[in-house]
Amino acid sequence: MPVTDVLRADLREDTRARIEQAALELFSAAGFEQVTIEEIAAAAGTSRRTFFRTVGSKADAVWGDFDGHVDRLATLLEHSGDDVPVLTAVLGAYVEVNDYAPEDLPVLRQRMRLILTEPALQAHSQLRYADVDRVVAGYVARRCGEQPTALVPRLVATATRAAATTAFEAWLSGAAPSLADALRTAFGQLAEGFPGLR
Amino acid sequence: MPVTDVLRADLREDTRARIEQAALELFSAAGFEQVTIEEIAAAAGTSRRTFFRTVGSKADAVWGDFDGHVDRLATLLEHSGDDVPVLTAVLGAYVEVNDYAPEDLPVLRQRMRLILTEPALQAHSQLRYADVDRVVAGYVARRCGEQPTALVPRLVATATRAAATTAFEAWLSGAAPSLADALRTAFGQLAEGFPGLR
DNA sequence: GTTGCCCGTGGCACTCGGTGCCTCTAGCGT
DNA sequence: ACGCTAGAGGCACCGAGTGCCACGGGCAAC
Repeated sequence: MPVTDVLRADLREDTRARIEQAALELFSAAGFEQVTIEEIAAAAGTSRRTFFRTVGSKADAVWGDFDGHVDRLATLLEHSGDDVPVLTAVLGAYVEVNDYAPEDLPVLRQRMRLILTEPALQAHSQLRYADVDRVVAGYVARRCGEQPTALVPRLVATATRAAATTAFEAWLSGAAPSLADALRTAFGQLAEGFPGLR
Repeated sequence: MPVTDVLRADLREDTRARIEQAALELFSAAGFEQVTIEEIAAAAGTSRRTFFRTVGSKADAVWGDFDGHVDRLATLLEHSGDDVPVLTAVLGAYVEVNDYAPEDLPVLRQRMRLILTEPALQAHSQLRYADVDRVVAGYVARRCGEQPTALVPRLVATATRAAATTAFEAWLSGAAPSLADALRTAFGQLAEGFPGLR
């Protein structure tokens, strides 16, 4: 790979970053539905056509590099020891993959606030979470010696992801001191089978 | 209310039924994205404009009267005794609200197959399920003496709904003999905190 | 019966998200 | 100077969804 390819890739990432930043600000200020692609492109100093080419869709402008996120989750699960309980491993992977640097937290808050409150983004999130679920279900299946499509692996995947989402909501609303803390609380409740409610 | 209102309401329900039936068949045959509103309207013997007026959106054509579904779930939870455990009550409500007559099962299968496999419908489902979650979270909060926005009520709502969705998948794939059976299995796993995985 | 009202319906025009196709241009190696 | 490549812009098009207006049939009051 010649040097030029790297430079050009950097250029594309630059425009991507500009677009995502502009989109995040405009969405937060005026609401997701109220902002048009044309306005985002103008704010990012580019064109409508380039917007779609670099970020794919309006919703994707909010998610950033979520595929990399999922890949990291998969790697973490792969490299977790078989001696640690399954639920603990999943919790650990969720905590570590969401261990953001303090300076990144404001942007994360902005992003998650949009995803959790804007209906269109809430709907789109299901598609992204499905990728996460597949990864987790695959891991649970491997640990249990079952098929990834069997009930328990799927259930663990969706239930833990539900716990993670709830933890995000709690963190966002200020009810939890930290994201890791909220995740541990939610997973704890889940793993105990909701004592007192049975 | 004069008799005419009832008759006219019936007329509107007739066109709604025609549209939903045509949409379900076309979607199942050719795929959700491949079918245009115009084609559905033509198959239902009506117009594009009437389609949007009666069913609201393309995705809503698949969901039928889901609001009534949610209302029934709320009523069932309201009338469940306080002596029965919370999770048991939620399971019971889910089982009862999904207790379809045998002749309705084929249509239900068709509907759920679309919702669980078509990406656009999968995304839209999140919005519908959010209504369910609000109802369940409200019930759990009342039983626990907590706020509906607190972590545990929200977590129970999303986790039980995840269990219900997984149960639907299992039923649809033929892995479970009946929907009620799949629901009981999934809720059982959830309430036990996934023994063997901790 | 005629008039006026209500309401389901259809048509039309418009916005906006998303895509395919073509072109331009800047940077590169030969 | 030449061609190649890839990011970028422009343009036309499709389809979902909406606002507005017009038509028509049933119904009630006069």
